[in-house]
Amino acid sequence: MVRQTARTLQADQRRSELIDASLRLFAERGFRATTIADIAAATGTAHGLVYHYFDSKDDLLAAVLERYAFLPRLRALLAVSPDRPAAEVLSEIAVGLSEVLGERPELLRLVVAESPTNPIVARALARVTEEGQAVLTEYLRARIVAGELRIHDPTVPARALFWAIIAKHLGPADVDAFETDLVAVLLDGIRAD
Amino acid sequence: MVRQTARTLQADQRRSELIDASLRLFAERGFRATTIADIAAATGTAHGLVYHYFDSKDDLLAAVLERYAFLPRLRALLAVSPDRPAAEVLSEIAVGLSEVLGERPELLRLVVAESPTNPIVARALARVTEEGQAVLTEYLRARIVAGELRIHDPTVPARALFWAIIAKHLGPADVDAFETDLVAVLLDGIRAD
DNA sequence: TCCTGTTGACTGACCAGTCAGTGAGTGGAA
DNA sequence: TTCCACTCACTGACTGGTCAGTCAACAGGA
Repeated sequence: MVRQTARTLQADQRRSELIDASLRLFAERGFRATTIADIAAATGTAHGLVYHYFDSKDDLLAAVLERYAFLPRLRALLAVSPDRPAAEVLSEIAVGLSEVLGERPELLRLVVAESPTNPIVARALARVTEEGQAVLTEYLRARIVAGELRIHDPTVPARALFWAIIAKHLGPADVDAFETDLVAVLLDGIRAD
Repeated sequence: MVRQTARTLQADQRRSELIDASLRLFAERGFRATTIADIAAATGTAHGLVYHYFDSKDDLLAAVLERYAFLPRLRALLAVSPDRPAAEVLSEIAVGLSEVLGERPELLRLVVAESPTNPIVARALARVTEEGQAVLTEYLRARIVAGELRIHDPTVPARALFWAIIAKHLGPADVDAFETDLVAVLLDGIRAD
């Protein structure tokens, strides 16, 4: 641990300010439409300073993604025992995923918008969706073996769960109790009797 | 109808070529990262010509959206009688929606990528998802009244159906029979017995 | 001859990234 | 504690390059 002085403290804070402002502006206007001058103005600094902290605009984007990565929180969320009942676990995962995404909807919007054209962002998004759906699929498979769930292709409800919740947070915030209703529909369907 | 001559025919075709090349490049590289010179090069013309057919780059984007609008096809797809059984209708809608989106995945990717930062695109996307989900929700409500479906919030399966299928076409093409499996899950759930 | 599709040089604005310079904070020497 | 050499966060003018949009001129069909 390097010794902290007033100067290093302020430097750390400045770095954070730049990352925060970048996330906000990138999500609002898009990566390419945001200029380094915009970011500097938003933090009340000269635009040359950005290059004191980051090598390039791309490097700044990478720092934003690293700082607010969804993946670690997603992993914690999905570390569930395959012995616990699906009714309980699916609700937990749906509500938890929704909370994680809801905390930083700007980041989700940025990632979805940039991923078709930016390989770095695309890989970050792919890691989240692929790992998330894979772990959830494995869990569902275990519950089929345990006899709680009928025999079916578990990738289907896994994809539906993930994307329905992602879609919820892409739009304007609304819809209460969506996650538990969604889990109920996936478990028991909508057909009468 | 204006009389067609060799010249007007060629002009119509040129306009189409420009729109097609724009869709491809916008989806590949993003709207802002695509230059008018790129589009001209892709059609083998001088970049000044683009401004003979379109007022601006934004106007060109609007023309792309108008040409390949999903909405009319979506409306045809959702014009179903509320008396027909859900098992049949949901499959039809799921498969049909997937076909419509699958015919032009570039457009879907373009629209999703640009909608957070471009109001014109955002409105186009919102019209599709909102109208689609609203009509589907209405239909499901009718089937609840008819006693085929149990009492539930029909916006939930409507959202899940729409976004699971949209998500399928955002990624690389794979997954067979996903639509019918998805409808089966939504109708009967995944719980055993 | 008129009209119109087409060309490509040109303009002005914008922008990522550079760099020489400034001044406040730091820490070691006396 | 005082002094001062040094570090480094910070500034803003500048550069090289890019790009949307303009326009005068051309060519060939109607």
